[in-house]
Amino acid sequence: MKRDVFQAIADPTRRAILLLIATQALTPNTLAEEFDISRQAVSKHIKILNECELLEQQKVGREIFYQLKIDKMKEIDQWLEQFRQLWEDRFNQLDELLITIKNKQHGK
Amino acid sequence: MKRDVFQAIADPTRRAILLLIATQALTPNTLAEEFDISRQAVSKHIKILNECELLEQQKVGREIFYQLKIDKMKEIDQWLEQFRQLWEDRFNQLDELLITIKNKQHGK
DNA sequence: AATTTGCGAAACCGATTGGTTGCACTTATA
DNA sequence: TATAAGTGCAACCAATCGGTTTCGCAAATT
Repeated sequence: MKRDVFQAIADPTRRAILLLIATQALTPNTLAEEFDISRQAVSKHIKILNECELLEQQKVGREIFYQLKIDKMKEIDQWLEQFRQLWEDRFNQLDELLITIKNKQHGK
Repeated sequence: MKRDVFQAIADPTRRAILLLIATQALTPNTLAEEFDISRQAVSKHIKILNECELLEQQKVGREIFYQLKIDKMKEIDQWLEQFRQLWEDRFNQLDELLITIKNKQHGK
């Protein structure tokens, strides 16, 4: 099945998983303890994240440690880039407005 | 129905709509011309985007112009912020490595 | 006044989602 | 060697998704 990273982060459980494995590698069992769903349900989420190339895995004995592979997350950032100019522009406009109204310096 | 911005951007058609209305206000009919789906299908997407507070609307006669309200998009950016440090760290590590290996400047 | 246009809402539909349970396979442990 | 532990996969299920068609209503046009 063809999925993309936007679909991957659409589910709140998957977003939570991504946060948990961002800085440490965890096994499905360990992850499942963090949620109110079965170990198999977590495995299905892992499978989806894996298909989106968001995971690195390392097998140690019968355990499999999953960790976030950060690269694909940049795709979200790149997509946002198209809009970032908009809110920065708006911020700059506000900034100029403030400068115009009060013509003295302030902390920010 | 309770939806969030991550669900809003999960669908490719909705992402395309968001881009189209980022810099100009458009009507559902105009938007529908851009896609191979019915005007009503576009309206359903608009409804979802509206529930996520991603839209501003202005009624002109019998037409309704929709435009992107940028604020909620920042939520995605804020969520990404949690991970941004990770790939910046990795970039910095790579940067230092390059500096260590070759101690002269190069074009990139 | 009658008709056309633009829109949202509702009913319907097949496909997908996110969960479950059960099972099979591999690896450790008794 | 038998048993337990860790995992992935498949079958199943109710709910949701993304599309359609039909309809009703308000605003413009004839």
